[in-house]
Amino acid sequence: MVKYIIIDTETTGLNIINDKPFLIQYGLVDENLQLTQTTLFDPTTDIKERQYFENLLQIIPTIVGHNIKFDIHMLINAGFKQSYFVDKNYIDTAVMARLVVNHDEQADKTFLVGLKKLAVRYLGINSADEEHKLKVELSHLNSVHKQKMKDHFIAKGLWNMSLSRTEETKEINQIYNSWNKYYHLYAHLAKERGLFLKANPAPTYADVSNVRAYALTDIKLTHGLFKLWYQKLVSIRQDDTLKRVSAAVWPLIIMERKGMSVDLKRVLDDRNKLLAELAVCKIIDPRNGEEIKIGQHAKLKELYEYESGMSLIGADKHVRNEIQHLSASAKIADYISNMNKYMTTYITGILNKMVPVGNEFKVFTDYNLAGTITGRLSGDFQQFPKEPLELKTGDKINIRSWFIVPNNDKYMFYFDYSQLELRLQCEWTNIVCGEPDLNMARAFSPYKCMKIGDKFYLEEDLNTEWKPVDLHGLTTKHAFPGIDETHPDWDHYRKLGKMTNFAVNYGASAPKIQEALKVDYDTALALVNGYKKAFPGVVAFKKWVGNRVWSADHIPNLFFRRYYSRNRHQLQNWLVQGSGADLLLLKLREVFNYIRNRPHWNFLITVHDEIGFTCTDIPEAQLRQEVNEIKELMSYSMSAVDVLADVEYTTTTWADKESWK
DNA sequence: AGCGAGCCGTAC
DNA sequence: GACGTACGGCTCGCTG
Repeated sequence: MVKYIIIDTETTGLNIINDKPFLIQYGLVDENLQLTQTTLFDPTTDIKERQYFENLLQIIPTIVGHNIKFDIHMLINAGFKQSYFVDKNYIDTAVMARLVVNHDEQADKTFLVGLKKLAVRYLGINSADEEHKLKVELSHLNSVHKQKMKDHFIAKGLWNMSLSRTEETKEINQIYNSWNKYYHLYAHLAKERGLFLKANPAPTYADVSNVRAYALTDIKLTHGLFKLWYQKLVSIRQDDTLKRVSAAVWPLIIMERKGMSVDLKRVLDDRNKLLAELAVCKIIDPRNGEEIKIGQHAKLKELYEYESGMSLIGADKHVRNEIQHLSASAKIADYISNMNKYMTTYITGILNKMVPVGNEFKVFTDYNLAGTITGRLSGDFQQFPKEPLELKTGDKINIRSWFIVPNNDKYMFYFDYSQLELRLQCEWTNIVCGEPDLNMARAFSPYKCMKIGDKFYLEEDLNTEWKPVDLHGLTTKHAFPGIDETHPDWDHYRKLGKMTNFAVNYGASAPKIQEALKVDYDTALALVNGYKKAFPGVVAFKKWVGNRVWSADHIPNLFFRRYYSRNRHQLQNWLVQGSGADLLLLKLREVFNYIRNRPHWNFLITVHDEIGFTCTDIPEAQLRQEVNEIKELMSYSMSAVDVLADVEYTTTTWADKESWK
């Protein structure tokens, strides 16, 4: 009897919306986890096979795959109905790896969750040769295509025939491989390049002759991992976590397919501003007049050392900041570095990803369900700068302003958990000590307070009214006795306390505090001790983790995802961060179940502690009610403090979001 | 030319 | 062991 279907696809590329599968492979697996059948077919031509597969999709409840979300996108792009996938069970073998493999082994940099890598490591199967052959052939097809493009320009009389061989190679590479970065240099080729690509699409794996010969290998590898790990996963009781991840698969797929709408004009305007400024800002070595590029760190370090007369540890922004007054190059490099980052990572990056959809331009990401040890989602939308970049011309480049409300929507909403990890840390102190850390708890709620009228008073001192504890101020006061809010430099001291709180929560000790805060060792030590006095519960938690790693082979997080590790230092963070990750996964499904019958709401984005939505223009009373209901759904009660979402919204751009009242 | 390590800068 | 988790771009050196 067929219990599972393993699915894999070969596609024209990696874009989850634009690309399509030219081969679909599947394997059928029975209740004993035996692979009973493997099949591959072309969904556009093998109609009988396609119908058979479509029938299987409807009757088999569990889909297995390696990075299964991607293959579901491809099935949708091939025309299979979305309704087949909404309530399926998903077993992703990459996620299984994260749940089953010892976590100290995973922390090793050589551990990767790619199918081929896992197959080598855990199945002893090396299919590198097969993959290599495919890559070589595609690479060859691309070279031919590139040459053909150059020939096209030559035929049209647009190519500069006096270039040296080196210059020629550089130019055609820029035009062919990095067009979005360099197109401003080749305006005369833009039209013909577009026409050429339309008539001669770039080759894809669909054009590689021997794909079919190797296509079933991945099904066998995926089955191998599934069979190897499934019983173990159940026996170590990670199956509930697998189900939690599985339930988030469909919500993430529809979020990914919504994409983010881009204001292309604004992106291009900002690109022009940056180009103009970059053209007049150069780092020139005064000794020889040669230009050094911002990425040439070794050369820059040497130049900074020459100019400052100091021995430096690197060439990053901290180093530059130290020597700005001594090195003119460091000062200009600071400015260029910012602009370069925006230009390469964000502008070129977004142009590379952008696809026209109707009369909009959109970018799509895919969230990686197996990208982290802790269980966090990862993805490339997690790092858009919050603060605008100010140019010397007075212009401001604000990346979040490029992302606008989609055409048919009216709002973008952002439900953001407030101080998520601190609240989870507080819950851990309660689990470990039997009661929460008093100061932490009272930062978020009137814990152990008595309500008199509509005010709260501390149980141990009914004359003192409760107000939320200032966590950063508390560390500061313990570190610097005698200094409080009345001190003229309070803001400065509190900043040190705040930085210490974050660093110590991540596991920092005095030497790193000293380095990061640029204070002397005694001050760093005082700050760390200030933290310890302020939050004795957290100190107890760290100690508990240290004991537990030797008294048991694993520690479960607040949602019972287990970490098999003896690394106290990393675990203290994994237990907090991973609990946040699991809460988010859980809530993604709960909120999906709420909006699935309210199609005016759509998922837009998620970044570790927030979920973004779009909403169409619905009556205000209904909107207010539903926002409250989503907020309520997202909240999570714990013993002493709750996790709550703040709500922000915009009707224009991401950069302009404001509090929802 | 392709690839990987190392550096840098951004997010939570 | 000693500041956690990520991603993307660039340069440089190695390889064939």
